[in-house]
Amino acid sequence: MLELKFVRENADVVRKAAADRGLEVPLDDLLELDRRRRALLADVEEKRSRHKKGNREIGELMRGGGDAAALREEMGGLSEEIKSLEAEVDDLDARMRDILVWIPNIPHESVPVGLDETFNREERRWGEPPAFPFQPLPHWELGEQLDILDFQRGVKIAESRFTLLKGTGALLERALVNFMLDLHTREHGYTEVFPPILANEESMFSTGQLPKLKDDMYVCRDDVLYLIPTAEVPVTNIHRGETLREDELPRYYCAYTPCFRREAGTYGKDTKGLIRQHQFNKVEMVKFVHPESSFEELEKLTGNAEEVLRRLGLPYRVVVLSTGDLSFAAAKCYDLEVWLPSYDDYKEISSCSNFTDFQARRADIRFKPAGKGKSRYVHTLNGSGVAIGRTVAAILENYQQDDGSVVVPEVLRPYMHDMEIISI
RNA sequence: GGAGGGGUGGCAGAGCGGACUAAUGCGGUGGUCUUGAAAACCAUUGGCCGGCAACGGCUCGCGGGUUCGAAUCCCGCCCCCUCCGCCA
Repeated sequence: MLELKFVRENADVVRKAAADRGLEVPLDDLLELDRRRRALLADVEEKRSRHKKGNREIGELMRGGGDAAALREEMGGLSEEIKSLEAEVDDLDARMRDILVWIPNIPHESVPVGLDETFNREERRWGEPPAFPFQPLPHWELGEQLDILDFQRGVKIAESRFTLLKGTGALLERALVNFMLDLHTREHGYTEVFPPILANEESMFSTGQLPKLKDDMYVCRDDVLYLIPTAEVPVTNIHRGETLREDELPRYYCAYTPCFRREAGTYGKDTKGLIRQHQFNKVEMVKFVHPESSFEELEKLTGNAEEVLRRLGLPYRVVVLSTGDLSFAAAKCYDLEVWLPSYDDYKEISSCSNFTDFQARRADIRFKPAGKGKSRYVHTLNGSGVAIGRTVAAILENYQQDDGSVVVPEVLRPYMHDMEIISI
């Protein structure tokens, strides 16, 4: 959420930012409501001031044994007026908020302007896509041959886009989780947390999933709780409503959690394999940082995610998202795309974003500058470090051999009982 | 899930219809004193909204209500503690 004062004073900036994203926001309506609200507020506050003074006088009169009947009558009338004015202000507040919560964050100046992903800009590549001297198989075929991925039974247990991992498949999944968490906690300075997997509406609103992405989330029937679509939600909400000390910044957290997405509107996309699932595992990194350093922190965060892929020996590229592809709450976002032979292309495996103060304002997360000064909003960032399911797919495909077996990347072997090869 | 107790400023804690314009203590900040520090003493002390400002308003878990007036009374909700039940 943007600050109302900022929107009021920079209407053209806000309008352009929304237009660059292909969104239209009823800014003129908002500004008109704002004008009416402020006029009304001046009136109601003046009346409240008189009301308070009058009531104080009644108290004094009564203590002195005087007659307060007339004043009491007058204050009664004033009270009614105030109530009706307050109702109007509340109504304006609600209508303004309904507009304000749909206004997206302002993209950073370094973000390429364009309405869709064709304007995304490739920043760098790492590694060489493997050249197979045989016909490589997609991971869903490899996984079934090796009896480590069972797509049919996943569907039987839940529905389509749920998968059962078996034996070495389940071990590989778990090994990746542990490898990534160890890397981020031991070498990148993150504190590991294991948060709730259900979150309430307030938490979902704070990070920007609500109201926009309501249809993409699983909801509990009898409780107002949502299954988290990403650990970003519970981990960012760790500090909701808190004011941190300046010397507590930056704070780095990482978490492994399952994630749940209904993926409304993606029918027919990535229908095979592990790429698009309703439930998937992810190691997520979340940062709370000083506003002055958030874009540097984004570079570091992205580097932390890249390190995962480098150690696993998976070829990837880094893409900066254009304004049109950027998510609602983000000011800048890098996607890491891993090489997938079955797609003959790079496929998103991590998304690293700086939300500047957009989430912090919604979540009311501030810091108190050392010494003097008013508290300010922190900047929040997060990035996948990285998506586990897609990593499994990438490893199976990039490390496959002509006999259908798969070489285990060296860094994972300590996590997999020193296994070097996955074979039948 | 049931019964009881409780949620007050950074913390502790009083208040239980009208000087609460929230006592007091601790902590924080500034100062006096001191070679320096401690102690003592004096002053100050959050957040949000409107306003160029002066200033005004809101804020005692949250939301309603009663009243001229609510931290205080009533209703609903949330959270915490104790005991019981259930349970990995």
